[in-house]
Amino acid sequence: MPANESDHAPGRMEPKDFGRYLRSVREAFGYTLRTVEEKASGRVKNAYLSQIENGQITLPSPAILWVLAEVYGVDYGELLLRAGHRVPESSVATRKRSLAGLPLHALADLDEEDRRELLSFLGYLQTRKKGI
Amino acid sequence: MPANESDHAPGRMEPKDFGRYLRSVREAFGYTLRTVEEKASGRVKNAYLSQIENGQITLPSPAILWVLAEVYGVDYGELLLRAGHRVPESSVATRKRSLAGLPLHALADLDEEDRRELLSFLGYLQTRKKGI
DNA sequence: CGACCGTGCTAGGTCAGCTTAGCAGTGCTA
DNA sequence: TAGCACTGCTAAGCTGACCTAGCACGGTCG
Repeated sequence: MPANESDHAPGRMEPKDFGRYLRSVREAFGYTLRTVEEKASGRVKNAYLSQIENGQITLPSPAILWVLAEVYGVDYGELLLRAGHRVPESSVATRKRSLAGLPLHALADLDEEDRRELLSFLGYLQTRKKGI
Repeated sequence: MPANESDHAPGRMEPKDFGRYLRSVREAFGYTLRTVEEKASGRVKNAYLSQIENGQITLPSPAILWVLAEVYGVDYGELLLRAGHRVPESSVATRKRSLAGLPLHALADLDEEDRRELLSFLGYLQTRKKGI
């Protein structure tokens, strides 16, 4: 059951900020819009991702965020939160101890340059997140 | 990040079953459709709740489920799961230890008759849930 | 230059969640 | 019986997520 105010999307971003965030992630990986579409096996269209990144979509569905979390290797609950969805309380508590949902496992699959970019983006993340 | 198959909405019901489930909860509390609408301060319309309960809505949004969780005093993540939404992994793990998301705290606010109805519904829940 | 690509992006349409308005049935009271 | 109140429900429309198709721009290579 909804318990207290801390359940209320504490890490929520405005659609524009969430779009910028997503764009940063994508560029950190050096992916193009169509690359993402391809890696997602078409479950996310490049045109739609463009709209999200430009803040034209106020609240993308959990289904879409799930796919993006998979492609980028970031925490799904983290994405839900940042996009503005309500997230189960227990999940929030757990995520607080999880390095802000950074794409840890994905680090292993990157070459050196990508890794550097990713780490610099890590800094961006850390300054951005406030209440998470 | 999406980890494994166990993340994939393990407790998902078909829309019809989810509707039956929601109707059972509502009737256990002795609420009418309009009662729920009122208790939700209009955030859920009685007509729409009717559609959900009759399985005409394939996937109600997290926002709506949040309100229903609040009104019925059931676990929000549990509702997400049963409705068919993806739920963050950590949340799933936690909920497994939570008595299937029963409205525990709400029990205190009920009179004796309501409590009996609720408990009989508890039995219904236990037989229904399979993999949660 | 000119023909290709690959990039991000937008216009337009489809679809489903959600709302508004209102109907049919039931029961109660005068 | 008439009339009112309350129940669940449905028809029709709105809105926004999401898709398809295709445009505009910036390389690159002949």
